[in-house]
Amino acid sequence: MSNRQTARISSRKQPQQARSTDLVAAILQAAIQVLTEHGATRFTTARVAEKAGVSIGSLYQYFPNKAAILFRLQRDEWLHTTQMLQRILENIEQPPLLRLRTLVQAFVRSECEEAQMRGALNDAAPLYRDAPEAHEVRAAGRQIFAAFISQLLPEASGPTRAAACELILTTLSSVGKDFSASPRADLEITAFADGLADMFSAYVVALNQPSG
Amino acid sequence: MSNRQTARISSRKQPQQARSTDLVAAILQAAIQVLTEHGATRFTTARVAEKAGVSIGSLYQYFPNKAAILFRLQRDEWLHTTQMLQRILENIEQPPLLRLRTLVQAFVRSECEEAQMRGALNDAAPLYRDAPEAHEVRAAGRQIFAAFISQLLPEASGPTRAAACELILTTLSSVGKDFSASPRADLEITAFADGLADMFSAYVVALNQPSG
Amino acid sequence: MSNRQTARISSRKQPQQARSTDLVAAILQAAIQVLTEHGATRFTTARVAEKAGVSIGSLYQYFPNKAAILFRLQRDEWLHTTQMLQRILENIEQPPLLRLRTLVQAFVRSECEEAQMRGALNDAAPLYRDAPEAHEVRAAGRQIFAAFISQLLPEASGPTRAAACELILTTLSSVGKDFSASPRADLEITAFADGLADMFSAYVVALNQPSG
Amino acid sequence: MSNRQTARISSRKQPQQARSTDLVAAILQAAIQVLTEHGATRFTTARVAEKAGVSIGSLYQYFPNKAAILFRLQRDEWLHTTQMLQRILENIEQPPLLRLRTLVQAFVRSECEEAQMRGALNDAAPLYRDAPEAHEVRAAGRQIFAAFISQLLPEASGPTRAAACELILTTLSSVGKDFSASPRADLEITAFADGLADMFSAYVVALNQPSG
DNA sequence: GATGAATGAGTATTCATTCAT
DNA sequence: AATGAATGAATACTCATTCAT
Repeated sequence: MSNRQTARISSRKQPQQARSTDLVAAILQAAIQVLTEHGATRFTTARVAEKAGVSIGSLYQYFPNKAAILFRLQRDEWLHTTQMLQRILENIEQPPLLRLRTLVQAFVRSECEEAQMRGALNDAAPLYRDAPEAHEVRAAGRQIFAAFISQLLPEASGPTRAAACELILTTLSSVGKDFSASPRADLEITAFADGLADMFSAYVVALNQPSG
Repeated sequence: MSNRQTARISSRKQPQQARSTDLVAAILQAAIQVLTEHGATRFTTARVAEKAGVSIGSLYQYFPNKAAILFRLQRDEWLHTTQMLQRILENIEQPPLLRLRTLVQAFVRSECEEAQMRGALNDAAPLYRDAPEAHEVRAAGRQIFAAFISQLLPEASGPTRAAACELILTTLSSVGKDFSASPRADLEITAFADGLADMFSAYVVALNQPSG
Repeated sequence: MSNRQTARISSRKQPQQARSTDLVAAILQAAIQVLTEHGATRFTTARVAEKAGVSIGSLYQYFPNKAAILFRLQRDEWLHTTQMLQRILENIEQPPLLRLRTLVQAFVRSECEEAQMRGALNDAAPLYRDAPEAHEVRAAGRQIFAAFISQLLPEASGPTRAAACELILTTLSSVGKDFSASPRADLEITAFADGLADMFSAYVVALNQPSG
Repeated sequence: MSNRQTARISSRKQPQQARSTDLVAAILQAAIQVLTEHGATRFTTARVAEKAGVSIGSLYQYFPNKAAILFRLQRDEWLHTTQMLQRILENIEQPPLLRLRTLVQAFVRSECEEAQMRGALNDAAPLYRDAPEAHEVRAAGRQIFAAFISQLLPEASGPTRAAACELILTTLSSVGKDFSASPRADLEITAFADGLADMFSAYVVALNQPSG
């Protein structure tokens, strides 16, 4: 087992000046394009730098290595998704089960956007996946959903809640990723997400009715 | 969108003699080791040939390219899994819902075996996944499960059944893949699979009770 | 100057049995096809053997190496061409200048037949060209033409005749080879060969009129 | 007919700085040496890079592939030859027929220089000859000679001129290439070139005397 | 004689990263 | 800070030829 090298992946420097921020943004934007147009295997630092109109040297000034760019892309996706989930889950005007349904729809739909790029990003996962920073971001999302689970399963025990949280969250992200790997029509997305929500709902309802 | 090239992947020659079969087996066994020990990115034909104690020329006598080796590995996994599912689903002495539970347990457990290798094989998916042969193998597994769904949802309409089939199958394979990506303790596997089975069961039961 | 290896190229054995002759013929026929369809760089012994329906081992029983096959092909072309030239040049009913014209037409036309294969054979020339056997075959053709030159230039001195012989022969073969490298329409061939014959004729006539 | 692939061959970057120009020159010089010493089949990018004292990565920074190096070499030869022809043909103080003779002498002599390298370059022709850039360079040379033909054949019709132009040019280049394939003594070169010039002269003179 | 499995040196090309300017 | 030239290890795949059966 000599595989899986883990390298520094956090940004080499905090871009404090406007110029720096622009540069980083340009690089990330270029990275998205390269990923979309060329796929994961053709994703090279040279191509990203060129598309960004930046020298390779500059690229390496802001990202310690290729993996860092990919990781940053993925992290931004996670952040974006987490914020979306938070907005939906905090909307206490809707009953919990409806919020769950809304969330599933929004999530699946969001995964299917930029499917080309997301697919390539997934293909490149081996390069950035094992970064320690990855866990922190995931944990944040988990926190939010755990809080929501308490509202979904008001009567359940701690372990039950934890298990349900893990199950639903894992299912949502795994299935979302795989489903969006193929191009999907709009109606198809809605139908699939609805089915998924049905499944989650049935599960939650069942958990709330201690076997009888 | 100039990415994603698809190449021929079928075996270069049918191993008809015992020696050939042995060689193919040795290569595949070596491939598993290389995948396990070095990961997908360090999976090279040279390493496989060396580990198999075979010249690289011989390797290419039996596999047209690197992707073919990986595809063959994946195909064998699929075949193995499909056979397992078939055995479980055909056991009509158990009621359908119980069979579903047994299946989920067996599947998740099986996915967690050789997790290291399976993970690496997944990482290498971009290399073989677009091969036309891949679809055929998947379709066979789908057939079997579709037949079983009829027993699970005796009263449901065709479209409902199809949707449920797709949903459960996608969920099972996606979640199984992701769950097995991390090393898991035995109890943890059982618990997770049970939760997954609970979820499927609740969904199926709900579908069988046309909500009033 | 460590380039240009010269290897044994003559047939390993004289095929005395009918079976052997058939095999050699089959291999040569297959070689022509491979050359035509795949070009010089894709001309491999394996492909030739397969197309000939013969094992590689058998192929090597009759040809010591790849170059020998190519050389044999070239030699057969030369023999064929030489015979054709001989037939034309020996036809003493035609006046010499007319025979020269007939010859040029026939030669250019013949070069343009199977242009695809001849082009590939030329591309492969580095492989067989330096074989000592090559010179013998060329010498035979030269003999025949030298005899004809005496009829063309009855009054010229020996050195003059030799020079004219070399010049016309070199020109004919070089130009024929190059001209046939591109695909040519029938009329184009006739026109070009006629021009070439005009040039030779003018030259011969001039040589026969000691500058005045 | 699945042979003959054509690839991009133009320089990967314009050498604008002195250092770059030096590098390109070093690579080309090394390429000439490799071609001369090892021949076309042993002409490898690695050998060129090593002989040039340059990393193979650098080589590929200036030439997109092996064919580009060869093409560049050939192009430089063509350019050099074309300039030489132009200087000779533009010298209107000499009568046209004399200029033709001078040109033939200069051309044949020039072809015999660096014969070893030129031969190897010809052997490698399949690698670069189908590049679209090749046609442009040849066309330029043709233009120059076509203009000269008008002076050689002042009374001839357009088609006659065109045919003569093609015939002489084809003959000159084909014969020059083949003649220089063998090592030649100085006197031998002069004699052969003189014979060739005689032939062209006789042909031109004949064309200018509309036969009665 | 015939077979065809086995060999392994050889080749073109890519790409992450560094560092002198 | 910025540049981009330079590096060279790494990799997939081919093919002439041999030789054990």
